[in-house]
Amino acid sequence: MPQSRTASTHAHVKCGDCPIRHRAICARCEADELEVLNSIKYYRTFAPGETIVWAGEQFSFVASVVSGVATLTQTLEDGRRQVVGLLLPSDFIGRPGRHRSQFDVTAVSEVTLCCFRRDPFDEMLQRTPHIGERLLEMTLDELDAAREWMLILGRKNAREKIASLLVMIAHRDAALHMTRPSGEVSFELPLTREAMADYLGLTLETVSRQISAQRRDGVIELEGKRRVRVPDFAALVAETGDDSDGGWID
Amino acid sequence: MPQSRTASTHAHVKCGDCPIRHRAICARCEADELEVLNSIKYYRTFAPGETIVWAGEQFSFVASVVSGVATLTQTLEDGRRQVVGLLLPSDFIGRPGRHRSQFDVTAVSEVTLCCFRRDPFDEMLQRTPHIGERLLEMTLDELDAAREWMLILGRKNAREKIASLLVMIAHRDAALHMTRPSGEVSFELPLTREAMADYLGLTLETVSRQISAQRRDGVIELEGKRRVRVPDFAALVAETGDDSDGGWID
DNA sequence: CGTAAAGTTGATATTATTCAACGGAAGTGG
DNA sequence: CCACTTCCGTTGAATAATATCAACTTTACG
Repeated sequence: MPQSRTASTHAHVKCGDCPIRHRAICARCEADELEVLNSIKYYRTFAPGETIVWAGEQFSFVASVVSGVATLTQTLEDGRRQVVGLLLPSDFIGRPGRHRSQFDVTAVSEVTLCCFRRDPFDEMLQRTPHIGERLLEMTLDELDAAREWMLILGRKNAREKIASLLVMIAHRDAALHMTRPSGEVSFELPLTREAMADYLGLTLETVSRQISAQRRDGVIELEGKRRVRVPDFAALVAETGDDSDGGWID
Repeated sequence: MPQSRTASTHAHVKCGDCPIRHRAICARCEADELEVLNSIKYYRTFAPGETIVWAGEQFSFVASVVSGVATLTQTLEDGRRQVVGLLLPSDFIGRPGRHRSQFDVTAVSEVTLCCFRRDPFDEMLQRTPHIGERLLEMTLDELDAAREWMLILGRKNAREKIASLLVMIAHRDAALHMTRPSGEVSFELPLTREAMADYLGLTLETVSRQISAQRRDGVIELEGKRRVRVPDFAALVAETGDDSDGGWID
């Protein structure tokens, strides 16, 4: 049972030492508030491919992603699938007041969550304005990101979509280390071709072809199948079709 | 100056009599809180086509849409445009903490806004938990709607996109009258073919063709160019490609 | 009544999808 | 250790969907 083994490696992490401390729901909390959170949190780990929350089903917790990657997906009756959100470390799962998700939440890699049972969390939310404020801020950021993505889905061609996805992942990766990407950059690509296709509204074949094309053109290099090296980040950004840097302001 | 004339017809509306009272940012406010809002609010009206907020520019107010329709749009450097949000009566414009919008906000029809200068509003937000709670709830709803739209943009074909748009507008229209659409339904289509195209990630020609097709197939009827009659709402919903009713839960 | 804006329809071009074959890496069981 | 299978990814050829270009119609409005 690798889940519980991994969970235990995280179980003793104090909130003060938490890797996502400065970006997660608890980012604005004071020492005493962290103390309370620390006492009610628990870790859970999910294996790659495992479903964390089923669309429409009740779930009794909310959580922050500590490590790993998960997707929020929606499926049409005939099986067409759209990834509507990537959950990376520090992202939040669940919404106060609603006990069921509209979307499936699925672990892509091994995912560790910092969970809170719903009732204690809702209570904490009432008593701790810092959490509500941060949740509002994160939700507004996610809304901006979703709208950014609507432009990508609605108006960009396949090549621009791929470049946009890579730029977004590079940004998120850099943000965790409190930097911004520039010059030569390299990062882990945490998604399969199929998951990328489902995020970009393409087929996996088109994704594969466009990645090959960007590689042929020297915009990116692949180290193995999953690590991407970008010799010149500005050149990648130029491929997105956006002006400036794609609107990432954080 | 038709703006100011229209504005004055609204200027004396007490919050208690406001048509969007039960859905807007103030939905949860008590009588005394409404009294304060009432004293600091002011109305502003914009003509069709007028820009309410420019992307990237500072703006000094937040507002609720009282009547009319506005769009949130994003534009690529070569002019491709994507509508990333429809602002219908009761929707909120602006976000606390950020003084500039990432998106253009444009009046589609004549639009009347109930405005608050930023500073008094932010202060009110601090002091009145009901407003912050409602804002969080509305933002979470908008996030769900944006994600719903990502599925439409990424995975639906032109015919399904048109049906989805019509279903959404019918839902929003019904919600204002506190009902749900069913059986025979009719509503105003507040968008030009071009605006619909920009919302759905299509060209205006494709929108026109698909509307004609749905008309030929008896799914919809047009009364004039802008009023849509749907003889059987369930039949329209069946055209969206979703199961059930397209995920609208409100 | 005349003009501009919005909408429709047709012919053709382009892009991404679909269908299909194949290659390599990782894991499994004999 | 090797055959076998599965998963993931790549590439090619044919096809389908939507975009593009263009002409024309209808509606709204001064």
